[in-house]
Amino acid sequence: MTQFGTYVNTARRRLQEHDRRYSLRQVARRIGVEPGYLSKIERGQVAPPSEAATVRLAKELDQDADVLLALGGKVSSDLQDVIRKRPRLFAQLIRELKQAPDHAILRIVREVRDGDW
Amino acid sequence: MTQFGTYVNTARRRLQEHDRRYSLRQVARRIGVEPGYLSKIERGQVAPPSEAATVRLAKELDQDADVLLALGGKVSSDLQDVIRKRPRLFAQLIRELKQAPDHAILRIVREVRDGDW
DNA sequence: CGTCATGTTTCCTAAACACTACACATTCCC
DNA sequence: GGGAATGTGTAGTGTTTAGGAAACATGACG
Repeated sequence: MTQFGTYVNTARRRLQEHDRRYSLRQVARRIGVEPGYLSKIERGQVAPPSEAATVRLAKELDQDADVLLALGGKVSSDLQDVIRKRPRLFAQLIRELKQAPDHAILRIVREVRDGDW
Repeated sequence: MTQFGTYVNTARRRLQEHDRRYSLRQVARRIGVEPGYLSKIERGQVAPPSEAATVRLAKELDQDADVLLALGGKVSSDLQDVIRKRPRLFAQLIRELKQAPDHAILRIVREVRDGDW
């Protein structure tokens, strides 16, 4: 349930070992939340923070924002925007890809990036 | 701003012309909300309803749920679930497809459906 | 030893979300 | 013309979200 907190705590402590600027308090200050709040987040005492705070936290801890958002039960709003602009199309695509293996999706990504349409 | 309300009102009134079971009150009753609430929704006096209510409304009015959700500023939670399970992969894919033309996405949908991986 | 920084605990809250309750005026229609 | 049904207006409610404030206990260390 609190994958999020553990993940953040682990990532932060890993950085803290080599650099004491990664104390809970200092990280909290840099991402703009109260230490008490970050403490509760790390121990899963409260729900994961807002999208904005999650993204700042991910950057601070050098983690992938989409992954951290996912752990927080969220999907980046810029992705949602893309879907909301063409809902039928993207809904169909995503549902189709639900069971596709990773490599198939990666292949598509590459195809699209190499612009072969 | 209130695309949603207009869309619902239009769809409902179109049905109501031929079938008086599609009065605001009866539709409200069938989808399980108060008439006053649906009235305000249709006139954009309140924000679009929850995901669940939106889906019931779409079904009732024979509309595409993903489209109606999009008008309400939402993305179906089952799509979000798919993304949240493989955030990196889907984030990459969707951002890549952001600017792709419709036909290119449709082609991918077809390719995937015809299971050629 | 003192003080500085660290992590934690308790209590509180402002705003947003998702509605309900119910009275009211109007229109349908038999 | 009178009851039933329709749409609307006003007010208020419970819940969730996303935190802040401040005090507390613990340890580091110069």
